[in-house]
Amino acid sequence: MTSAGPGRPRHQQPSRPGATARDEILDAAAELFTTQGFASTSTRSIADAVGIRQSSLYHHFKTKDEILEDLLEGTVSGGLKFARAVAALPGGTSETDSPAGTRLHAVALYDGTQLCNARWNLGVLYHLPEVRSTRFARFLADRQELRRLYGELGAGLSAVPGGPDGGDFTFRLVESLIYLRADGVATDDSAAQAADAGLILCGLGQELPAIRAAGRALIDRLT
Amino acid sequence: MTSAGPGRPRHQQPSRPGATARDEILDAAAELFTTQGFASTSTRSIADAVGIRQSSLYHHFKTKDEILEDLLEGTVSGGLKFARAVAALPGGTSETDSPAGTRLHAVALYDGTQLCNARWNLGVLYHLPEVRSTRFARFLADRQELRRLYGELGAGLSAVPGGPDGGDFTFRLVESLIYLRADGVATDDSAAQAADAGLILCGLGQELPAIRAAGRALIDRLT
DNA sequence: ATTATCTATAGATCTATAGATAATGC
DNA sequence: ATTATCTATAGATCTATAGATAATGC
Repeated sequence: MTSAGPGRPRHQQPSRPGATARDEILDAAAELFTTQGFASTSTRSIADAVGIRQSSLYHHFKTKDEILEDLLEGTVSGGLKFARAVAALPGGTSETDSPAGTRLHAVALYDGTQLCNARWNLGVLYHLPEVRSTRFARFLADRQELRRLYGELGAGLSAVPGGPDGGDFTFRLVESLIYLRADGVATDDSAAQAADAGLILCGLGQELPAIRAAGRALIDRLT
Repeated sequence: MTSAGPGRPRHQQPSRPGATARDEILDAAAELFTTQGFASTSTRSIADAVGIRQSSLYHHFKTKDEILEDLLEGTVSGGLKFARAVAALPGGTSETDSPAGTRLHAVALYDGTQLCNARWNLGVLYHLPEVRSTRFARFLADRQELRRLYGELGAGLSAVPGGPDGGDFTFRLVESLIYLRADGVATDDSAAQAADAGLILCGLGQELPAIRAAGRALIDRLT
């Protein structure tokens, strides 16, 4: 029998994914932050969505900022881990190596697919002015490292000599998936098309069919 | 002699650009919304920045939302007007006509330059969840029309058959300037490079030198 | 009479802390 | 003893309105 008085742990079925109360809070916060905005979402509304009291949130998180910090970190950690692994591979052109174009395509596809398929479109929170604070230094550093890895993989690749830097444009095209999704016009193809577009800007449009296959193989190998 | 009591119009030098009190309020709000966030900016802090009392704002704007509405509308109206003018031009290939590639380049360069050089980087507010409300219908409709015009100008242009849609990718690359600027890595070239990248994705990389010149001429002719 | 400002305030929040209560695990 | 919840609340906001005051323009 379940009692409902003070101090009793909740024994109800969680209405949210997540093994722990902490995960339920994160999921509820992600939904509210992305649909109503960070500053407009009160700690009370997060607690209501989880089915606990407002003050109980503070057992799991020190501040409201800390919830956002956790969520943002989660959006970048997977892609960064993959990009690091890819960047550490030998980059030559022999049979066992992966040339830069292939590696860039794999990173873009992996990263873009994550952004498109994540349960909540948390990327819309990346550019909140609040996030520039030192509190979010780790997220910001991770995102910057990811950007740098794109630049490294695309180094020297450009469709026109002295023209747009293919690596950074690929990063930007992948992140534009966030806004495509926010505008409700993302499709199943969007991530693949963004990765392709990045490679075209690297001057590798001719080799795309081969790069696509090799890039997918790389993802399969590393995940 | 200036008196400082109640009811007296301010006779001080305005510390902000703008001929009217309304313009000063808009400028202060733009600064605060972009540097501290919309929901985190109180009407009091806007008023303080202008040098009036909090309640005096409500003489000029019915609500705080109305301030944001005005600001957002201002970021898209110029580019939309230009894109409409360009889209209305004859689109053939004779000497007096402007082919689609040239027109798309001109729109992207004009629009991107505005985003890069505007006094405040208001584009970071485009994807606030708050902005999805019906209150902002006009801004949303204008931005959508602008996106559609990019698609129209890029119709049928793609670097690879069946590949990425060049028009919409150009729109996305131009809007990515907002986030480049927010990240502090925009340069004087950024808008021109975004326009170039859009044309490359349209499969017009070979013709870029000619298109750049024709696009700039088109801007000069229409502005 | 209209415009632009002010003072004062209603009424509704909001975040975070203090301290009580009870279940769990040693 | 530790963990997770609760009630209660301090203290600080926040937006928008009401109504007074004075300058300006007819």
